Amino acid sequence: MNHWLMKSEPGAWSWDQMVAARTTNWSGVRNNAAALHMKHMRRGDLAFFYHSNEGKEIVGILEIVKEYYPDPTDEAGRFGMVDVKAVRPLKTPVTLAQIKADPLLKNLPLVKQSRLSVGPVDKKSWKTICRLGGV
DNA sequence: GCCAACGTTGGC
DNA sequence: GCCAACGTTGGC
Repeated sequence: MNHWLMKSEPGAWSWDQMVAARTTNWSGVRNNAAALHMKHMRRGDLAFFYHSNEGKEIVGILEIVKEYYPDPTDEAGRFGMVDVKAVRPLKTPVTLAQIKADPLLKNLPLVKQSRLSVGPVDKKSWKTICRLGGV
C-alpha cells in the first residue's frame, strides 16, 4: 500500500466539508506532476489531508476509493481525478513547523516542493506523522 | 525548440 | 502584502 498527501485550502475545501461529504472526487488538479501521482494511486491507499495557507497543518486521513479517471471539470480533457473518503481526523493536527523541525521528515515533497498539491509520503514519514498526530 | 514574460501557489 | 518557486504561454 502507498501513502500520499493531498492539500486543499480550507477556504476552498476544508476537512469539515470533507467529513460532511464523506466522499468526494478530487477534481481541479491542473498540474502534471500532481496528476501523475494521482495516476499511481490505488484503491485502499491512504492520504493525509493538509490545510494549505490557512492552518498549514495535516488534519486528517483519507482513503482512495476510486482510481484515476477523467475530470469532467477539465474542458481540455487532459487531467483526471480520484475519489477519496474521509477516514479519521488526527487527534492532534501536525503542523508544517513540526514537519520541518523533524529531520526524518525533511525529504517530504511538502517541504521540498511547497507548490505540489499531491505528493507521495514514504512509509517511515507516514508512521512518524501518525505518531505525532496521535493515531 | 528556446526562452522571456507572465500567472499562480503558498510560506512567511 | 511580499516574494520565491515553478509551471505555462507565446513570440521568434
